[in-house]
Amino acid sequence: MARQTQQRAAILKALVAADRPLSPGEILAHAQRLSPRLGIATVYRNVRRLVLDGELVEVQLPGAPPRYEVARKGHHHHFHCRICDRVFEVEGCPGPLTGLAPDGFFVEAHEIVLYGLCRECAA
Amino acid sequence: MARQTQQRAAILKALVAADRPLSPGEILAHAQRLSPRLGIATVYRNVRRLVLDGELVEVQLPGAPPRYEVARKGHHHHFHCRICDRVFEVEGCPGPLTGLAPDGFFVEAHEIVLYGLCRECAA
DNA sequence: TTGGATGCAAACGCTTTGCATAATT
DNA sequence: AATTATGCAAAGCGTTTGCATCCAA
Repeated sequence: MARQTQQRAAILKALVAADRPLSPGEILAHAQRLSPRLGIATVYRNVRRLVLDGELVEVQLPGAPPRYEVARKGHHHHFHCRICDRVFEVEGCPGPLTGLAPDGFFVEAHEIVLYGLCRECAA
Repeated sequence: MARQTQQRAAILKALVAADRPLSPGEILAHAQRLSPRLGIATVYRNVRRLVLDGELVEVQLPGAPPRYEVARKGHHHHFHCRICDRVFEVEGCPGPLTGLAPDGFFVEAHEIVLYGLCRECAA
């Protein structure tokens, strides 16, 4: 288990409390409430290590800056609400999609992003 | 129809010849073969206008800088080679994927990105 | 001749890194 | 005491913008 410094703890705590993916800037703002002297470089360094440690997962969406969320298990995809800009996990998957690639291409992974209205914004 | 300057023509020609989405840097490199004095600022300015004119389409992939491709008709997706970092269009689509979203969510669109090795890098 | 297009360089925003200091073991 | 973490500032990197110049109608 990696050593738990004060700043690393504040960063993790902020992400757990937010319960949604946060950008580095958002992490800084949230975690500074717990640890005011925290700097942005420390956020980047700790986030990188937390991802390597498997405690955080990087959430990359097209055209959006990377966000980070507490790691969960299982293959899943994302739904991006165009109104509230929140991102939700969606379960299920249409399959490995290897058939879509041209001949000679080797598919190792895939990413699917759904766009539309989340439950609240559709109401 | 928008006026066709030499640089704008070179940029479009490079994209047509490449037949795959190119990043601004790639566009610069390709188009400079046709027009050596071309600068990166001109690439950005022309690409922005070409997108507004509907001649180019911006291709946003997770965690990657935006790329641009010649506007075509028809729904398609992309393949991102993890070795050479090039992006290719792939035809076909598993469907509207509306069934993946949770109840109450309204799916308007989707994006699929395949990752792996392109034909050359797989060889 | 006049307005738009271009190249260059500086500005910008986000991320990373160098380095001296502080914290942790 | 030795090692690792941190803050600050500077450096990178891709993109945008200011400005003088060039080109085209």
